[in-house]
Amino acid sequence: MQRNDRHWPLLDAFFLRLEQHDRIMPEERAALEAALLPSEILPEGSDLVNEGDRPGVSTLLLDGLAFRYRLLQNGARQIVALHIAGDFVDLHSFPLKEMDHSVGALTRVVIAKMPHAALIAITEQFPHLTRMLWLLTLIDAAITREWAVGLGRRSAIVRMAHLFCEIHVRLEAIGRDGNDTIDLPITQQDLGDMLGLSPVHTNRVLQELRSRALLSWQGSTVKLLDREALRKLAEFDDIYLHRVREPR
Amino acid sequence: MQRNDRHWPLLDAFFLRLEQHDRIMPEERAALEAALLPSEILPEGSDLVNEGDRPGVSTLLLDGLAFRYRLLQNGARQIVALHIAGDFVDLHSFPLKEMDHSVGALTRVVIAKMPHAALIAITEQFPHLTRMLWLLTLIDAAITREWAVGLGRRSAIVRMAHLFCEIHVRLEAIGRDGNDTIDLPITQQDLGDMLGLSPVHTNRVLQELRSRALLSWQGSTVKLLDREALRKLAEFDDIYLHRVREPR
DNA sequence: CGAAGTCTTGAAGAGCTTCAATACGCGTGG
DNA sequence: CCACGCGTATTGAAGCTCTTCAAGACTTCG
Repeated sequence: MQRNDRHWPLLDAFFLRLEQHDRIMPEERAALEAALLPSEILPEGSDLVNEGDRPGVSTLLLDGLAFRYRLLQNGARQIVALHIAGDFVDLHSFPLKEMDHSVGALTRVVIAKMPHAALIAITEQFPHLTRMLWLLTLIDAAITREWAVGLGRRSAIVRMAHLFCEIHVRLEAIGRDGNDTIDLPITQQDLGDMLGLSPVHTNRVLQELRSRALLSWQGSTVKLLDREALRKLAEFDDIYLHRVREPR
Repeated sequence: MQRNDRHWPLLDAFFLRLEQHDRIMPEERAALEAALLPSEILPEGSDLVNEGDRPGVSTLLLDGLAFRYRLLQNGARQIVALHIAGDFVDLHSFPLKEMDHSVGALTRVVIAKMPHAALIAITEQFPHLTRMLWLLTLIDAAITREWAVGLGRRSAIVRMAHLFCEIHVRLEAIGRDGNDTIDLPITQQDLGDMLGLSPVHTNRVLQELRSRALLSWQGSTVKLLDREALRKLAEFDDIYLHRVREPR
């Protein structure tokens, strides 16, 4: 992918997301495009950043799935965020500097890095764009909050239903939902590590959702068979995704 | 408290926190002080903001304890953040606009509000200060992440030990730790709602910490009797609080 | 076709919740 | 100053959710 393209198709998901929250001016878009390094491809299973790293760049996910996670001493893994195309995976490392968790590629991913020096320049020249980037990190935080609510107070099945609703809405937002069908090439183990569940119980909860005819999962294709029932079960309310276009 | 004071003692905790992460210039400090409205006092139990609100101001906590929480349909409450003096409790509502959770006063609190219009001006005139405010919201997010890790993958006792370690470090950072003693005027119910536990189990886990001579709690006084043992039990590592003074 | 990873199932048990009752502590009014 | 009352803390007991261990089946891929 070339830097000097007038239009950078891989960035569509990213700008689609931004435009959902507020209007982006052409010069802001240009500033972002100019700040990005040429895209790279990383294989499934590789880590984009590790706990303790001080990256110096932030990573924009252009395609594929990535996740942020922590490993505990007993080997347990908790996934604290799932990222899809258009997500600025570790933009928070720009103010934070040091990573307090790792980011891994759940699938083959296409990424583009943005040097923190370029981000500093953006904060100096584009206040509104700065607020928009700030916003993106805060929506990530809102999602983590929602996960924490689920982990603390929702049962496994409700939590899982909620997660599928969330993923569906987020994919929809970047134009990647196909008729209540989502492409989710992850293992049940990965799913369990997002939900704070053992692989065995993850499997059983999944079966319960299937037997209630709310969901099917074959290969990497998840179908929400009854979206409304799923939302009701999950008490899903997408307010925390802040998908409102307004001046920020 | 008067706006035109040269020195605003109630802001000490806030500036202490900021200075821990990077150097703050006098004009940045002045800009913050000028942006704040006169302080207010709210009684214990009152809500500072509610889910669904669109505040128009962000609230700086000058004294007391506040918490962010969500209520579920079955009446369950999950507390997703605990805030102490010096915390910019709902600074995230500046880019987010709409609250996706509520903020309550755990004790009598002293607060000062900052209009979002003033925050916009700060983003236009003080890029570095903007990054510092951004940083504060991201540290809150890092804490939520840590809580999510605990809720998903740590046992109740480890989670509780971890929380006490965290509160201690955070109070220390604003000069409010008294010799491994922290003033925590909250109920076991509140504690349970942070840890995702029932009141009964919260009580039993607390007793276990007491019987292991790691902690005492009488009235509102919590003593960390063996801080090192507590940290070891919790696998506590304060990296996620990002208490490093460096250019941001 | 074999091997490695993933999914599925059964069974036992740990961790936590729920319900219910009792004890404690603190502020208020008599 | 004491008694009362209400919120909070504590205890016991039963049961549910989820984990762990272990084995077998399925899938995918070299």
